[in-house]
Amino acid sequence: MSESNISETPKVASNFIKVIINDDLKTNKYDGRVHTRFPPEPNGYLHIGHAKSICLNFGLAKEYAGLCNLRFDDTNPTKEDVEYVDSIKEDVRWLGFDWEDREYFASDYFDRLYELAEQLILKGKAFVCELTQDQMRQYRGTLTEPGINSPFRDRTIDENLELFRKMKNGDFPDGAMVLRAKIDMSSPNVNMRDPIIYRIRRDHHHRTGDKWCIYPMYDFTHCISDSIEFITHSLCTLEFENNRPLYDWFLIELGLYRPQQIEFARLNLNFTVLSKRKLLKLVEDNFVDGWDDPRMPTITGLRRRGYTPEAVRNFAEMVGVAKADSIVDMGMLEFSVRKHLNSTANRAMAVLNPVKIVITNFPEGQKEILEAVNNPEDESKGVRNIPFTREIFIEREDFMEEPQKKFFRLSPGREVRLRYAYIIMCNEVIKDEHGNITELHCTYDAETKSGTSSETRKVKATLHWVSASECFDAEVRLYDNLFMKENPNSVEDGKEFTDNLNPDSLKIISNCKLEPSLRDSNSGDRFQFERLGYFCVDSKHSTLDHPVFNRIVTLKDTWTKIQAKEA
RNA sequence: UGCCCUGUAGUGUAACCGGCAACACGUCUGAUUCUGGAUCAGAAGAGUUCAGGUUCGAGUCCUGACGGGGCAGCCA
Repeated sequence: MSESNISETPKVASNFIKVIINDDLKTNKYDGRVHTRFPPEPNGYLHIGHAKSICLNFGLAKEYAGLCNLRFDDTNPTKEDVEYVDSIKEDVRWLGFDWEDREYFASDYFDRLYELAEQLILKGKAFVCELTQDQMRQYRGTLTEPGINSPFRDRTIDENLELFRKMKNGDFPDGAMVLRAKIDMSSPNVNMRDPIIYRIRRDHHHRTGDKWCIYPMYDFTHCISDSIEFITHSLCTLEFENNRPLYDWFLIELGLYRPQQIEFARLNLNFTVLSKRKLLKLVEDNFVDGWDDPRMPTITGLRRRGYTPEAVRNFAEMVGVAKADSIVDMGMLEFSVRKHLNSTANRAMAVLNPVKIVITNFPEGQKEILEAVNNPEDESKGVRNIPFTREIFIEREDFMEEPQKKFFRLSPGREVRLRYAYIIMCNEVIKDEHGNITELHCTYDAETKSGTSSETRKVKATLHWVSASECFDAEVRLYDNLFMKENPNSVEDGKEFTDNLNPDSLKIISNCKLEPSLRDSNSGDRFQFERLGYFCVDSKHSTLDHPVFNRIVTLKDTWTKIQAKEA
């Protein structure tokens, strides 16, 4: 094998869609174009599953030097709203994608769609049907039995045309009749049993207002919209596989340019739900604080939680694209944020559950300024000052009066280092009348200041801390999985998914002690609180007087793992 | 008892026209470390759902089972 032309080795396609595109490029199927689209229905907020689709569609376009449109699939006025189109645009933009001037709405095509429907009638391929919903269901047959033809199937073209025009003009009440494609009532694919193309529905549309009282169905609209936009690869999720023959049928019958529909498996994540209906329920029944609740798997929730677009994009890359349904471990998403934040987030010290330490040999009223590195992974982030005083706070969990094995933090008679400061030794445990620890009395070794070359002593642990007199209070919100079960949808009879909600998914801790430099932080700023995790200034509730930090994700924690194992 | 899709370590994906299964997460060692973080080195873990067949050779091709998912909205 020749090794001389490594640089010319073609990039191996890493998913089945790229294989298809590579092949199409080779055969020049679309003149070398790659043009995708992201087609959300504006009836809900986008979630991490949509992010996968967005990254796929925009990512493919970018990789192949093509284009990706943003198109709102707004053919059902009863469920859609501008609130959602605005949020969708914001979310896609936040993820880092740009559709430039290619912002489309299926409703922009209503005139054209109507015209094409008439064309189908003229071709004898569509008819107006007056069966009631119940009747139509009966006529449709079942999954195992063929359907039977509607008695209205053989109307004349003129009659169909006239009725359809009347439908459009509002001559009939809602639901009185529909326009149907004339395909095959005995098709094993139920989608092909004379599917509905237009229904009468007097509803105010968020864009077209009251111009229409008939609205086209998804199957008719989607393929034609793709065709109008000259899309090459129309990516959608698996549940549309059975609709593909219909997608093709309309375009073939109408003689239109034909994109190809390719289906891939939607994203599933454990410990959460990813269905619009269920997310809507969580919001409407106030199980959460809204669409942007930091526990929600929505893009806006992840954003408020403190996730970065880079992390989400990287995650989408990690999980890949395939046709088999699967459930991705939440741990992968968390890995992805940690990885990004490790290199970008400045470090700071915060004590969530404080216990006071008095350094008995440090002069009262004295304040020493110490220097701390902002990000050990990135020297350019510089340093900051930290005040050191006689009284400080450390984390209550970092002290154990009777240390269990493998615990090598502070305990009586033991030494630990204070991050960026000195080594201290615990001499005395002060308790109240109930036996609760109120203070620890320690002494520090002035020779062990961080960064001094004289310091050679090794201690087993380094603790984070803040000066008791110089720190300030803040509220910290700790988040855990929204659901207790890996699969929240598995419920016993009579229960529903909300019964699997994790009662401890949010813990609000008041009066946490933060180092003074954190005072300058702004909404959305992210930090690593050393030894604790990554945190973000809450964009909704944080104020100067009442700072609120969200925990984005914990640090990888081998200690709790050890503890769990010992137990 | 219809049709469509799908089945590769614990999880998610890869393996070009058949050539002795790779990557990531996770797990476990060890090194290192002023974050029990990060980093570095290494390990374990699948013989590709099963049974046949074709072939010198099959995760890749064929046949048949079995498992999982989807489809009977005037939703998308």
